[in-house]
Amino acid sequence: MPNRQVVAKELAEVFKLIAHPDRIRVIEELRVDEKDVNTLVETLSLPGPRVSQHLSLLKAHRVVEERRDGRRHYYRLTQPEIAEWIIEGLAFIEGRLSISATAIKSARRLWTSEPKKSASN
Amino acid sequence: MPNRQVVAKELAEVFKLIAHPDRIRVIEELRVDEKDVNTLVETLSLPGPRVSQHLSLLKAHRVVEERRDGRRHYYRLTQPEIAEWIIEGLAFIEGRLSISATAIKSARRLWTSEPKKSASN
DNA sequence: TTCATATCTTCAGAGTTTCGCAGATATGAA
DNA sequence: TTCATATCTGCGAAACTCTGAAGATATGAA
Repeated sequence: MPNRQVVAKELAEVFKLIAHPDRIRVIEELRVDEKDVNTLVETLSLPGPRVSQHLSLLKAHRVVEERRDGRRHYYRLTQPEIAEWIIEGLAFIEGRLSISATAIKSARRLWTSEPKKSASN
Repeated sequence: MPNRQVVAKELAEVFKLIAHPDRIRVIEELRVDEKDVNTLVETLSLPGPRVSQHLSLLKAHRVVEERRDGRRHYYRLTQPEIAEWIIEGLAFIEGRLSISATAIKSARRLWTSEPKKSASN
């Protein structure tokens, strides 16, 4: 298979991997530093198994790495720049009917700000 | 639904939209200038209906715009920067087992070079 | 006008993949 | 062992993809 097709296929895998609201929120949560699963579960208000599944998928694709400390599993981004890259994608949803400009602005602000103590995801 | 969830959901839509090898190749083909459907079909070696379906999906999400001239339908990127943004995603597939560094380099070169006469997609 | 051709789109179906949930399982601390 | 944390498995529902056939529309010839 030609190079370009291979690369397009792999790129598509990356997009597919990220193409889930929960996983996007997980990645943005990990933008600044590592977090354990339970923290993510509470911050994102999602069922434990679901967060765990998302994390293991992200781990399988080397988007996140795991570190264990006692009973806690901490996850961090392998390449933190991916969080910024995702945010850049916001440029392509502005001007949609279903979403307000202020919603985007507030999300962008939150996801690009310095670490804050639980600024409600 | 909280803003951030809405934004994450919309962002996920964008990723899902791009998460297909054919559509990535279509977008990269349109990076420099508009093309008609038949040109895309031939350059990408894909069945007509498939290209057409991809294009109508991209159009529905305002990623591309259509212009008709006689029996030909020309498509162009609504926001050409999206092509560059996708290429930036290449940074996150380097170092994969299933793909060689040279394949990525050659794809990156092709997709970021000046217009070339049919440099085989 | 009528017909044929070229270009592109839409439809209908079958096949595949992904998702979300629930219950069971594994691991570590005390 | 017991509790809390985290992961795994299996299933039904929904979404996505692909293909071939049929439908639209524009052009040009007869």
